[in-house]
Formats: sequence, C-alpha cells, structure tokens
Amino acid sequence: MLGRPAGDAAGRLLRHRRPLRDLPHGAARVRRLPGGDRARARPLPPVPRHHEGADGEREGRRRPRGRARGHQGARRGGGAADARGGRRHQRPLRPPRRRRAHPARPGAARRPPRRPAELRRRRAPAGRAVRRPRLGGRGRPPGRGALPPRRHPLASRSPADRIRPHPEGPPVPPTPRVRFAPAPSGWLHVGSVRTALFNWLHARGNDGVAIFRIEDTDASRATAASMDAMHDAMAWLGLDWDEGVRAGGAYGPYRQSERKDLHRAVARRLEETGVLYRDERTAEELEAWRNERRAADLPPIVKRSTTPPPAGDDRTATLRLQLPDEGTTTISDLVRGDVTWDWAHESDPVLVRSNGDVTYPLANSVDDVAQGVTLVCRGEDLLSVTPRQVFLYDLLTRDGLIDDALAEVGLPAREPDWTVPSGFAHLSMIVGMDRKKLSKRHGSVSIQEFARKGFLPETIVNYLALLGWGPEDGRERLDRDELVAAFSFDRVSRSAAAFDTDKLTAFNGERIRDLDGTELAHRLVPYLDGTYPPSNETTEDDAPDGEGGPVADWEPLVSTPPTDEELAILRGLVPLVQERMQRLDEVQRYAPAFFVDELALDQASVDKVLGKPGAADVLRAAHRELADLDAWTTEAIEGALRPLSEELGIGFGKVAQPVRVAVTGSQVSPPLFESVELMPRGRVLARIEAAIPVAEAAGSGD
RNA sequence: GCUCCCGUCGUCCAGCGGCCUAGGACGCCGCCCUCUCAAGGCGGUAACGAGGGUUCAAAUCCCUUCGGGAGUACCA
Repeated sequence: MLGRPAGDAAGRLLRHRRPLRDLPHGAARVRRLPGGDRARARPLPPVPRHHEGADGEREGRRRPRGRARGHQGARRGGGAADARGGRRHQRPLRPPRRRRAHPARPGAARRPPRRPAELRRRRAPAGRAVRRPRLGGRGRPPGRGALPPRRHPLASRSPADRIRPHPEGPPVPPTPRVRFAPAPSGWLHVGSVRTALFNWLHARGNDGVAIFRIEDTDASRATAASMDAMHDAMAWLGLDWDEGVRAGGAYGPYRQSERKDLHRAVARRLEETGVLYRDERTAEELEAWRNERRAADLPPIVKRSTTPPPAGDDRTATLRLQLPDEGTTTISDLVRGDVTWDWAHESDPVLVRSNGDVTYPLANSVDDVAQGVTLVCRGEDLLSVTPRQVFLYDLLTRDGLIDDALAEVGLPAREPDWTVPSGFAHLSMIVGMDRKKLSKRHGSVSIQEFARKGFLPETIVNYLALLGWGPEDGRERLDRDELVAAFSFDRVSRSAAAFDTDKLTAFNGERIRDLDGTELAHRLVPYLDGTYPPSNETTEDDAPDGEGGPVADWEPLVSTPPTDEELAILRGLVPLVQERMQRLDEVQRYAPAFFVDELALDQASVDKVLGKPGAADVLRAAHRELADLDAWTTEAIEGALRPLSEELGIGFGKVAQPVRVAVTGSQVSPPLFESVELMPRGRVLARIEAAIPVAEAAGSGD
C-alpha cells in the first residue's frame, strides 16, 4: 500500500497526504485542455455495404456534464482535485454542430445527441467522492527528481496552438478514435469480441472512428489464416471498422509488423534524448539478479540506479526506458475511476530488445499516438501496463518527436488536433460459471464456433454487450442500433463477469422466434447443406439437448444451393420449428423426416411408444383414415385422426404418439397434423404401413 | 512476496444515504395451456462476504478484515 500507516483513526485522516514533490508525474496528467481543439469534419472512410444505414446529418453533442466516477471529492484530494472537478462542471454547453454523418452508421438519424463518453462518468452528488479517493494533489506542475528534465507536456507550445476556437462558437473535442488491437496469435474468443464490441459501440455512438489494428510485433505468430478468421468473425458479427487491415484508411499500415521502421525511428530518437539506457544483462543474469533481490527481501524492480553501467560498446544490450524513481502517477479510467501507481514500484521497461526489435510497450504506444487514438479500451490485464504507456505518450509528443519520426519513415502525419490517448477503459475479465478463467469447457471457443452451434450474431452481440454493462432503463434485448444509442462506459461494471451459456441460449431462442419466417429459412440452410454439420463433441456444460446424441453418419439434407423444392419444404417447416428452437442447429434434429425418403426410426421411441399395446391398431386405423381423406390439410388430417381416440377408447395422446413415431421417426417432433400435412400423402402412408410390423414386433417382444 | 483491480440472488445487470420487507433477466421449482417437445401465461425460490465506525437512517460513506482476479518477461 502506498504509505498506508497503521489504521488508527488519526492516521486515517492524514493517510493520503504526501509531500508535494511526490505528486503525480507530469506525463500522467496529460489531459485535454478545456474545450480542446476543434475536430474537423473530415469525410469518414468508405462504407461497408452491409449497412444500408440511414444517411443524414447528425447533431453535435453536448458538453459533458457528469464528473468522473473516480473523481475525488474535496474532502480528501485537496484543492487541485476539486479544481479539476469544477472545471468539468464549468464547461460550456456546446451548440449543436453539423458534421458529416457516417453513412454506414446504423440508427444515425434516430439517436439523440450524446456527450463523448471519454468525458462522461457516473454522475455523483457534488462534493461526494464516488470512488475511494486516491492520492490527492493533482494538477500542479510536474515534479522534479525524475529524469529527463521535463516540462509540462504542453508547455512547449503556446496555448493558442492548443485551443483553436471555432470561428462560430466554442471549440469542440476531437473526434473519438478507438482501436481494437488484438494479437493475431489465435482466433477471437468471447473476451476479445467483447472488447472489440465495446470499442465499436463507443465509436459508433460518439461520431467516432473505429480502428482495427493487428498487433503482430512478433510477426511469426501472425498467420494469414488467423487474421482472415478474425476479420471474418467481425464481419459476421456486423462490426465494421473504419480503418484497419481490411478496411484500409489514411493512417496505416494497420499491421504492426509493417510499422517497424517507425518504431525503430522512434526508438532512435528517444535514445538521442537520453531517456533510454543500455542494460547489458542477459535474460539469465536478470533472472538471477531478481532472485537475489527477492532473497534479500528487496523488490526486484529494475531501475537505472540498480542497473550495472554499460561495460563495452560492442556488447549487445537492451534499451530500457528510464521511469521516474519516485512520485506517483494517476490515470482516469472510465470504468475504474482514478488509479494511482507509485513510480518506485515500476520497473523500467525494455523498449528495444537486444536483437534490435522493439517491444510491445513501445510499439503499442507509438501506434496509438501515431494513429490519433483518443481512448484506449482493452482488457483489465493491461491495466498495470498503463503508467509506462502514459509516460511514453508524453515523451513521444514532446517537441514533435513522433511527428518527425513519422515524416522520416514516410508515414502519414498526425492530424493537428491529435494529442495522445486521454482516456482509458479497462474491461474486467470474462470468467466461466465456476469463476475460473474461461476455457473451452465454458464455451470459450473461437467465435466461429458459436456460429456453427447455431447462435445468431445478433444474439452474441446483444449478450456480450450485457456482460458487464446494462442500459439505464434495464432493457435486456437490444439490437445493434439500440446498443449504439444506449452504450456508455460509465455503466460498465468493474467486476469480472461469468459467461453464462444458458442465458445466451435463451436469448438466442427469443431472437429466433422474432425472425421473419423467410429470413429464418435462409439462416437455417447452412445447418442443412453441410456447411455446419451436427456436432457430436458435445461437452456436459454446453449441450442443452441431451437427447440429440452424436450423429456419426450425417449427410446434408439439402443441396447447395437448395433447390426450389427444398426451399419450399424448409419454408413450410419453419413455422413448425421456429418456436421450439433455441439454436439454429437444432433444425438438424427435426428436419430429416421432411427431407429424406428412408426414415430410420429412433429406437428409444420405438421401444417406448410403438411397443405399447394397441400401437399397431392405432397405426392401422390411422392409415385407413388418412388414406380415405379427400383434402390433405391440417384441418382434414386432424379431423381424421382425432376421432380415433373415441373409436379406440383411448386418450388422444395414445393415438398421436404412435403416429408421430411412425411418421417422424421420433416421439419428439413438431406438431403432428402440421407435420403430416407438410409431407406427401404417399410418404406418410408408406411410413405408417412400414411401422405396423415394427410395432407388432416391439409389442410382442415383452 | 510486492503492485494494482474486484466483491448485491447460482449467473448477468439495477441500486449513487430514507422510495429496499433489495428490483429485472437467465436458471431452477410449481401451476395453467397442451397430440410429444417446446413456446406462452401465472406464481415461487434465491443475494448485499465479515467486523467495526459515521449518521436520526447504510447495500449505498469511512476503516479493518476475509475472499477472488490480474500483473510482476528481451509475451502481447
């Protein structure tokens, strides 16, 4: 704990007081000036086709009114914190502003004006600290002691450079730019998809730009296949990206491995400014050193002061970034509030490996700054890496270092109103129902797997949005547009969320029921034509239908593409199955009877139903009645079968079940009369006829 | 170990000092409907981790404690 004294009452009151020189480092307090630069209404990138969205002008947003959840009340944080809160409250309302709408944006015209979520946090009564107060005293000039000698990040420019008033009114903040930056080492799983989704929602809901960057610093791990799979998954989910490997964009390249020149140029410039130092120890030596330190009860924190000075020029060495030795840094996290670290506990990160490659901390920060990212939304596992990134942001933008580097390597220049990422949102982890890390058992397979299992992309998006977030009005079923309109980081939960396949499945069932019949028919085709064959590797956890059973010799039921005749049958089948399906792949259980001639009877059903006394009589009677029918309609069929109950002196259930097994092959099926109607009469009669000896055999067996 | 994060029904979300004998959803249980299975309708079950404090009043604020998670790499 940061200097937490023994918890006596007196100590409590003073607990967070620190000497002024320990105040947060300047780099961490980079923060958009009130009413920063005006965003320019640039045309946004090309439109993906799958959103024939409402085109139209969008209204500008109002100034944020809320204060950050992490805001510290005056009672603890001292005057500086209070001043900051006050500033937020005093921001002027901005008049509506016209700008070009993103044509691809769904619901653009309908959405009410919103304030940018970077600046929006849970509202709190004035004067009350909503979150546990952290170290106070923010907002004063940067401390000394740490090197290099530094100025305030904005000090080298005149205020006029930073605040450019709108000719017709108050300034507006820059366009939000968010990025989803996965490593391409595998396929997308639900955790990364949720991160992507939240980024996307924030961009779409705030007139922002969504960037999809591949973070393949270690290029060997990026396969074309996995990159393709990720893009396909995004397309399937309906998350379109304005800039990225596939979408293109003005600030590429969007594969990190293609930006190596930039990273190296930046590293060289950083080295020239003296903020980097050589560490000649090998990984083994470092490991040994750490063990020593631990043994001596000293923290294994790498600092320049504890690093042996470079011996020879020829030795290979890593380049580390010298972080401050003391003081603290605080970031404002949109979901976590203010988080403070003590520099004394932060190891100097390696920015350049001994082989000359740059590391993630450098590449990530450089690209975020170079691409004008305004909000970094990512997994909680990256929270602890934030201080050094924030520190780097300052260095990168000081005296135009990054701009010079970009120019040097011929990459697109940054926009004049770009500063550095000013907001963070660290999303909690998604865990399994057992609170353990998500694994295959929990359904944490690739997102494509969910498609195969019959989940609708809309369901995934809806459910994932609700994992760790909920709209103010408590709605649970929201479509993409509604999510965009309602989403904001200030309602994102801080605690880990468990992935509940049951709830996802229930959501999916509801959505299936909502689908238009023709639409559903088309969506079912992939489960019938062999695109998504039935799965038989069902685990205990995620196999809702225990009776489905493995399907070894499954064969496609329709051709690719389906014939008109097949489509007609499917279209007729849809109303019968729509309200009893939770997942699209369940159609595979119902469909065979309607598509094949040779029907294999389910043995359990035969035993249980056809084996009952009188079953054969029922079948004979049913055959007789159906054969005599004039019209082959549901009503006629019902009129033929229902009276059998009275004729034979048994309940109708006893009549229906044998016929059901004979005609559909199973004791579980869509409604009987409708099912019979959907099949040709000849086939129905033949099946009943064929079942009679089976029933006789089963009935005499015991 | 150290640093940081988190802690309301089994699960997700609500709750922002009195509207909380804690609300909604999924699950589960029961009933209704019913030709099977579903769907649908109705009802029920079930939580503020613990202990102190502040307050007329605490799930909400403070402290401690316990529990969980992440990080602690020349991975990202």
